[in-house]
Amino acid sequence: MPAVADTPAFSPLYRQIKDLLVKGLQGGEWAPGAAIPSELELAARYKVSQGTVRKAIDELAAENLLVRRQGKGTFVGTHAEAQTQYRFLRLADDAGIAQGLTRRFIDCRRGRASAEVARALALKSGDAVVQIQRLLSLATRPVVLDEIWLPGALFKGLTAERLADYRGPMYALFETEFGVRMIRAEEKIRAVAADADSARLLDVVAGAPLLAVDRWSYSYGDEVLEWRRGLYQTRDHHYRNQLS
Amino acid sequence: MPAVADTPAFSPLYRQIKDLLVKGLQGGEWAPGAAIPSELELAARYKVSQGTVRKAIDELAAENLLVRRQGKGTFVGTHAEAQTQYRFLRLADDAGIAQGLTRRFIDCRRGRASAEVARALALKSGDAVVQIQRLLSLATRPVVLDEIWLPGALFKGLTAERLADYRGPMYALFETEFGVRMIRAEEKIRAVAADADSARLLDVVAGAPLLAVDRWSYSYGDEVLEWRRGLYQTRDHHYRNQLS
DNA sequence: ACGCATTTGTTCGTATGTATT
DNA sequence: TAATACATACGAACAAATGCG
Repeated sequence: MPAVADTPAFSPLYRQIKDLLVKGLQGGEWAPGAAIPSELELAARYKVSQGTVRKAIDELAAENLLVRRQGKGTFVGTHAEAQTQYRFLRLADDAGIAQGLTRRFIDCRRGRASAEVARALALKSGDAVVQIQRLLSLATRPVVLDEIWLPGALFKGLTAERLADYRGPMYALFETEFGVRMIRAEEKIRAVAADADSARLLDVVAGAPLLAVDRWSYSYGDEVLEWRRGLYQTRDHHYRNQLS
Repeated sequence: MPAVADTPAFSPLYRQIKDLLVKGLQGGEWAPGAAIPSELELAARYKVSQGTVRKAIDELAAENLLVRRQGKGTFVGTHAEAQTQYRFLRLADDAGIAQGLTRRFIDCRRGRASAEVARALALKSGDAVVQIQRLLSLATRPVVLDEIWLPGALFKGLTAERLADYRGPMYALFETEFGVRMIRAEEKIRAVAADADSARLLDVVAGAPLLAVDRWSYSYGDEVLEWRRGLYQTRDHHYRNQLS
């Protein structure tokens, strides 16, 4: 009559393998963009069949943590490659795909977390944080004004100059220079009226409606490593989303 | 030396099975919520192995066209069940999950497609359309004002009374009464200022910023069957999204 | 309450196809 | 051409969940 209580911790083999692979990624055993061992090697290492490894990798590939390439191998997901650059950015041009994205860093300073920022980043009030302001433009037109907060402890040496000098997405800089890998994000979107400063930078009139996109970015193990608030000008651009 | 030109139309067995299953769904062989034949039955019918059927169903389940239930069978996706109701609605309360969704139909009329509506629904200007206006409220507070256009030819007999009488999501009504199944949707979101009428209905001041959410809903085979524009009041609610 | 049949879920093994280098 | 890696396909067995008698 005691029964098995609840057996809270059962998981099939392939999921245990998946967890081991995530640990390998998290521990830095394989770098972003690098190949992980072949399915047969992993099967040998973990003493399971190739099919079980395959199922674990399938799930990781579906979550974009890994990318499979037939004939070549399986690679660690990254924000640095052309196909996957800006994969978190859902802004699209109303007309076509005519891009031409440019960035301008307005500010980058170190400070202490306010209560609000601390809550968002799972820190304590007063903990060190980095605050970045930047403007994204598409084809000469300013479209996104971002305010970004990062935990200071993980981003030692991040400066405005470093940001400005780097060619490529900010998330790629985070990967290569700070070992911080963003693998998923949650966004909350609302409509707000532009204040005077934002309006000036985004080239709209004060009070104009803007999207306010709050984003929490996570690394392995549901760890929040970034909070940002983006103000999107949607006069001739929009935020796109797929539902299913 | 002629070579195979390009072999534009090769697809693996499991994908051919997948296509056959979609044809069955599209042809109404299995109704929303009903069980499809077991994997072994399907394997026998199509003369392939169970594993091949399984892979086809896996993909369809990932797209929410089918739902697997261990020990019970595989079922056709629907908007009618508690778990999957309002699965296209991404609005969330800022605080918790405290829902309590109520609907009020403001208008439902038949008319002719304007050029804009015709383009959105892949119709010709002047084709018959149904236009619906409705208001969604969460816990007594109005939150979404929807304007919905449907192709008139497919929704004969849809009236304001029919809409008001039906208990359950509108997409469920479409499934059971009109044989129209929405399986995916695309949304384009921007920020706009509330006009006088919208402001009154949503209980905000005129000019208040609102989300304008344009949605195109598709049935099997990428067929557009609905266009709607929702105005979302985001004072104490937000549009949530997951990125990966 | 128990056992049985059904159905999906997991795991293994093997063989062959296709893409890459 | 050959070797390697992922992709497809088949077969088999057992586990777990469900529903029925």
